[in-house]
Formats: sequence, C-alpha cells, structure tokens
Amino acid sequence: MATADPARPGFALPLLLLAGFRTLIDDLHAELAREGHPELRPLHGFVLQAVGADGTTATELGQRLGISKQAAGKTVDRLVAVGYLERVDDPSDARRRLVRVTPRGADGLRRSAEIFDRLRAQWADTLGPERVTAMEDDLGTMASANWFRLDVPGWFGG
Amino acid sequence: MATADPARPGFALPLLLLAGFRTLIDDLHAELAREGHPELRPLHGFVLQAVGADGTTATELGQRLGISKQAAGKTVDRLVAVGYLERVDDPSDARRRLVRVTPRGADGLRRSAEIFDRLRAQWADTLGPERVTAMEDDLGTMASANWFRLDVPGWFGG
DNA sequence: CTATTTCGTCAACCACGTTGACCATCTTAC
DNA sequence: GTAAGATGGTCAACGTGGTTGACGAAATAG
Repeated sequence: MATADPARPGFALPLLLLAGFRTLIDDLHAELAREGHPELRPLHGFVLQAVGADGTTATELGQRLGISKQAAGKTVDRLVAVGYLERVDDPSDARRRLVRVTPRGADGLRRSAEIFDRLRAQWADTLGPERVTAMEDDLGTMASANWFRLDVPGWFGG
Repeated sequence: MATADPARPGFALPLLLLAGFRTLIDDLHAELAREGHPELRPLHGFVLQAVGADGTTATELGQRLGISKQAAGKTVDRLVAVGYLERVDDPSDARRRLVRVTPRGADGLRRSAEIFDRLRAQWADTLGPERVTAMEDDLGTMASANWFRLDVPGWFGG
C-alpha cells in the first residue's frame, strides 16, 4: 500500500501525506458537526488559531497565514458572519479593526484540540505511540519551512 | 518541533502532514518550472495520472477523482488549453469524448515521477531510508480510505 | 505642515468546487 | 421498430478561497 505503484515509488509519499491529512481533517469535521459546529470549515480552524487569544488585524493575520490582507479580510468576513470572530475598533488607531475570537469561536477551537487529541490517540493505538512520535519528528525535520503557510488558491500552490 | 504546542499535541500532526505534503509539492513545481513546465499546477499532476495512458471520459475522470463530471470537465478544459490533454471523439459512441494525455502531458508526468523520486531520495538521505519507508507504511495503514479523493472546493472538504 | 506609510476596503479577476437543467445519444423493453 | 430510460457532455448560476490594483482615511516622519 505504501508503494502503491512500484514503478513510481516517489509518487506515493505526497499522496500518502495528503491522504493522512485529509483523513484527520475529515474525521475532525465530522465530529465537530456532531458537537454543534457544522459551519466550521477546514480552513477556519487554522484561521482561528492564527487569530489567537489576543486578537489581530486583518493585515497581520494575512502575514501570519502567508496570504494577502484582502484574502485574510474576506475570510474574516465569513467567520464573522457565522459568529466565530468579531471585529472591534482599535481605540488607539482609528485605521485598525481588531479581529477577536468570540466565545463560540473559542468553543470550536477547544473542541478541535480535543478531537485532534483523540484522533492522535487512535493513530497511536493502531501504530504504536512511538511510531506516531517518530512520524511527527521526521516530518518536523523535513517540513519546518512550510509550517504554517496557507497561500493556496484552490488547493496548494500558486 | 513535532510537538510545537505542548498544550495541544494533537494539532501538530495534521499541520505536519500538510507541511510535509506542501514541501514536496512546492519543491516539485519549482523544479518542474525549471524543466519547462511552469504552467503545471499541483492539481494537474493528479489529474494527468488519473487520466492514465489509455485515456478516459470526463464522467469517468470525475468518478476516479471523487468530483462531479462538470468539475472534471472544467479541469480538462484548462489542461487542454495549456496542451497537456486532448479530446477526441469516440467512434463507437457519439456521446463520449475521449480525454487523452498529449506528449507534452506525458513529458510532465514523467518528469514529475523523476522529481518525486529524487525528493524521496532526499528525505531518505536526511531521515534514513527505513524511516521514510516506515512513514509510508504507517500512513498507508491510517489513510487508505482517502487515497485518491480530490473533492475539495477551496481546500479540502465539503 | 507636508510627505510617506499603513490599514482597510472595493472591484475585477482566476481556479476549483457545487447543483440543476438540458440535449443528444445509446440501450433496453415491449 | 419504437417508446422509454439511462448515460455523456455542456451551460448557467453560484460559493469559497486566492490574486492584483486602486484608493481613502489615519498615523507617522521630516
């Protein structure tokens, strides 16, 4: 299975990484929907995390995610519309509009973390805890440069 | 690095899988652009592979990729426009329009496979060949259900 | 006080997905 | 052999997530 196409061993690795990611994300959102967050989309968790407990501005959010301030602003719009973020004026700078996580957003974030912990535990049950840790360590070694970049129109790239 | 946020160990795994995937895909396309395929986008490799040497129809391509026939048709349109796919009438069924990989498409696919092999070899050099194989085996165990699905508006998911 | 930078937004556009509708063609059933 | 149904392809409208360019309002630097 790992080398699904023996003639092209290299093709398997990216496909497997994507499939592993999607497996976790799909499971997460199935469970989130069950727990009262059906509107939360895969991207949203990343954005909520990037906003953080202290809030940010759209421009800074864009920098954190590696996307334009306009794209960040539109994503914030959508999350405001479904009640996960709110915008407040910055009293110290009339140009800035602080973006903050609402209680509902914090709830979704907390549940996401719990669900991910449970999913990771499932992986550990199946593979053995040391295999999961080894995978994380190795991926950390290879992928540190792309840690949190989301500049991905459509899919990934470009 | 593997447990970037010790309070939320579960968050690291999906992020690492995505980062690993993106690292490979970004490196692939940087090299493909250097080798004369700057128009090839990340999605395209998956589609070209799914078309295969014998060709397909848009409807069947959609089924293979887990997307609608309309979406598959539009993607084929774009790949035809840049010369990687061609459409020919099926003499045995006037409804069907066979989609085939052009020589240019085959060249891109062949180079992609070669580049992926080199990237995998880089991972093996850094981590050790057995670690890469172990990662592939473990991911294969956990992710077999999401092997080739691309039904992903925007990013990944519904 | 003026010049520059910064923040947010608008507008147009592209890539990639969705559903619904529709026509043309092939297949099946009578 | 023809009527009815299934299948393949396309068009249209739309949603999400990305891009650039332009521009006004407000802060900062000189």
